[in-house]
Amino acid sequence: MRLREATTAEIKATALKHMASSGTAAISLRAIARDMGMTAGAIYSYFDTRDNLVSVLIADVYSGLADTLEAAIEACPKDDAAAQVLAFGQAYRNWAVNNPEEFRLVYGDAVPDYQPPEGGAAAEAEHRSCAVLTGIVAAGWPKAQHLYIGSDHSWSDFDPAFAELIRQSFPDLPPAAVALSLRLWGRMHGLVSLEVYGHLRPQVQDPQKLYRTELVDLSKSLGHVPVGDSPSVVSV
Amino acid sequence: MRLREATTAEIKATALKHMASSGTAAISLRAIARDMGMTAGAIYSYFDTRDNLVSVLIADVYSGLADTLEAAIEACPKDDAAAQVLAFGQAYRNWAVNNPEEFRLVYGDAVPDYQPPEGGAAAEAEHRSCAVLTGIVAAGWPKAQHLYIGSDHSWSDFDPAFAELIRQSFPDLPPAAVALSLRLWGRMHGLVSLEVYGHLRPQVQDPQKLYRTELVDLSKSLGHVPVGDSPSVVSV
DNA sequence: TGGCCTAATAAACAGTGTTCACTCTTTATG
DNA sequence: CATAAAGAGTGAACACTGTTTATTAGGCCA
Repeated sequence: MRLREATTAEIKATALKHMASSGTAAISLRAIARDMGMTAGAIYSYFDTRDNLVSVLIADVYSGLADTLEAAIEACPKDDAAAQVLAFGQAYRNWAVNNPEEFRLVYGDAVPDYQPPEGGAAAEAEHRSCAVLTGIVAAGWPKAQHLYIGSDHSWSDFDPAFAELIRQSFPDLPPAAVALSLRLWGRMHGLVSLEVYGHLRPQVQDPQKLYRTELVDLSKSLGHVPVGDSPSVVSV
Repeated sequence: MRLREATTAEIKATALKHMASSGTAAISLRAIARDMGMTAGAIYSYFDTRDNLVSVLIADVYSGLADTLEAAIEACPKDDAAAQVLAFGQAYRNWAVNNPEEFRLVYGDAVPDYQPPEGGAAAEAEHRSCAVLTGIVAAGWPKAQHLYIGSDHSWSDFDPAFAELIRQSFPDLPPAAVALSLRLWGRMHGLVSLEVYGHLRPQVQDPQKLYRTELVDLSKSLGHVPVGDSPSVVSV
């Protein structure tokens, strides 16, 4: 039935609308139903439970983030890992700052009592995002690997399924590179999540500038040597 | 009244107990009161509102974290910035991993509809934690400053009150060093918050190892040159 | 004893997720 | 054409939440 899909989509859209305007905690079945001219109980023919709806929302939003990230590096030269990591980093922060509630939904636990299921659809989007970053590291690895000759990381450090997935896409990539890509993710996520959750504003006037400094320093992890001494060469 | 203080403390303790066992969303006035053999309404003679109670809890917990961090670097040689930053980083992660609900309370927005007040008691603990990290950077700055000669950071990048506070404690420290300390905080926070929120486990078998690698790399930002090539020299 | 303050209560209000018996409409089949 | 089946939605109920308010019990002091 087309109508069923349409209603499902409308429920999700309404939920996201409420979330964007009133915060993640405002995802209330009753409020959604009221907004749509229905009853709360009616939603249960589309989603088993509220957590189920939230799970689907998280998967959708996360998938949208993955799209954004993929699109961001798509516009970069394929062999310029430094440009790619800068683009990725900027896209990550821009998305988070412009969609703070979505960010909280995906990376926080804003929804009361919600417990994420094992390996849901969200896991797929997470793997996609990770893969994008790993692709960047893979592109820059020839120039970067000399920085990690002493690394003691091995494939057993990672989840077997994840490691297998990575090795399929990038057969020649060593575990040290995978560790690097996860660390890069962590570095970006740190400043961004501090900012989104309001822990940077009290101290920093311009979080973007601080973040840009971090990104430039971060690009050095890929063997990139910035032209000139000033980070102002970075296009934002 | 002594009795009043005791009851206030018991309310806070009960709230923290519930939070630790059933998550941050379980901070329910009714549940707390039930546990204490009172009525929910009675709590309102001790705390104006639930958000008020949460604010006090956050301040307490954050203050405890600051104590932990201060104690961690207290045990380090005063002039060894690298050892200090490693100790700080390990203490930060250990605290977060061992007290995930406290971490979520302070750095997330786990409590539904809670809005943090401007410059509450939590801000003081945040400044304390920042100051600890800035102290580490200050200790290592003589050996590290050559890495940041091209920095274009200025005092105007920071909040005036925060900048003034820093300059009182560390008169000779340039703004680039303050930016560095905030970035170090961000780097630690990134991997830790990803881990606490469950975004690392699906990919990484041993988050601690990844984090240690990051810490070692991070100590290089302070001009530290690790002995040997292996990060195994780091005492955990 | 009378007055006062404080702590605590019970009941109410509006909101939440969830379930369930029931209705109405549409669709397909004998 | 008539009848059965399935789909979609309702409205009332249950147990829970934070919060407010009127009211009561107990201690303290003059």
